[in-house]
Amino acid sequence: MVETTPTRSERARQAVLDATADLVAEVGVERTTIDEIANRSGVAKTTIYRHFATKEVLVVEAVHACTYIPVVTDTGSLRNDLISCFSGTTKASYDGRLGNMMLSLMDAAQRDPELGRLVRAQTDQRRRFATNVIERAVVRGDLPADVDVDLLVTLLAGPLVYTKLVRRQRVTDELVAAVVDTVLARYAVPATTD
Amino acid sequence: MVETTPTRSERARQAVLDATADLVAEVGVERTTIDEIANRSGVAKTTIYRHFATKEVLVVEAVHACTYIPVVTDTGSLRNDLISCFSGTTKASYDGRLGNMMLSLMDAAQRDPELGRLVRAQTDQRRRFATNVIERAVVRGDLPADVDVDLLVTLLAGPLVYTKLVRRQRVTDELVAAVVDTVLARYAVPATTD
DNA sequence: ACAGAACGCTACGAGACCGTATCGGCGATA
DNA sequence: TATCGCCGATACGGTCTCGTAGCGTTCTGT
Repeated sequence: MVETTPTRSERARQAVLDATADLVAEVGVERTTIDEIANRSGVAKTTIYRHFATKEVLVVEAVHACTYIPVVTDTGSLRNDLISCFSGTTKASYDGRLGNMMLSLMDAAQRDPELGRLVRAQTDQRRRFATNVIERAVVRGDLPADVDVDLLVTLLAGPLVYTKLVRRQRVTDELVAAVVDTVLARYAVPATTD
Repeated sequence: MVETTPTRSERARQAVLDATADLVAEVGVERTTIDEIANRSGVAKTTIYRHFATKEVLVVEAVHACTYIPVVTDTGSLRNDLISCFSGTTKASYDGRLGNMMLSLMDAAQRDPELGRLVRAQTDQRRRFATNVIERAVVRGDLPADVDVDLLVTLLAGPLVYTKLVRRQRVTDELVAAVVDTVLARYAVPATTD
């Protein structure tokens, strides 16, 4: 990692991206305006347009910069790895700015193809972490080889996302554990409390 | 049920509510404008304001009119009743206009208290149907008396809502059955295929 | 048929945003 | 220190949306 002193241009650009992410998290994509971004960031509106062609491009870049990458554990225990994966993803990415902007993003993604791709990519990426954990368990023989991995991920992620986005309740560690244990019960994986 | 000929005023009001619901489903709450509602409904903008004080009130009423009430079955089989409950709710309410406007509604509900209450009420109502089915099963002894009903509903509804709203995939009967069977497996309820 | 209520149409002022133009100033670089 | 590139500030025209006013027309009930 090379530490380079940011140029004036880079500083302005970053300030704009930060302010945009904050604003999107607060008021949503639709109500986010260039003028307000200029106020918040201290960067002149003119300069914003020198960096970003349209509001859409700016929002996409700002959101992209918020992407969270969880720490992946491989303890050899399916249950532990799943709990770690989901509680990490849920806490870090749904509690901060990204969590507050998710609904607005998904809504806006219905009409903006670029945002649509971005949201889909983030969703797929989240699922992939869980998928990897599950596939390792299959290799170990902890799960039957013909398990429907896609369904399994949905059964795990669904209740957590639903709790956060629809019910607007905190996703506690207890909930994560309860979801994992209930779903794994189908495959006769004991809920070892180690 | 008394069949009354709708007055001119009632017809206009209904046309406005219909157009509003259509528009919200198409472009979302934020992009829905009174002018466009006037165009679609054929009702003059002035008249719209004679019926509804603000856009927010109008949207709330229009959405409220879309509420779907599922047919509740009581076959004595927990599995069948759950599948019926969820596939009915999912199909009818998430496939039509209401499905298309859910994301936008939930997003807008973050900032509009009135919409927030409305969305919460609809969510609670949906959950109540499932809760009733489960509680009947507890009374029958098909589920242990100390079952966490709230958690159970979340485990059932979560994956379906997540599939529809986040993954934007169809909620098939097979998925509903798979979710119900997997969750019930925890409580040793056989997945009888009758 | 008639009076009152409700509607449609047009127009309007106010405010919010957008995206651009202009110009003056600061800052990095030689 | 001179120069060139980038930034900040201001202002502008254009568009969209809101909510209201004025006025003629249509419907409804008696």
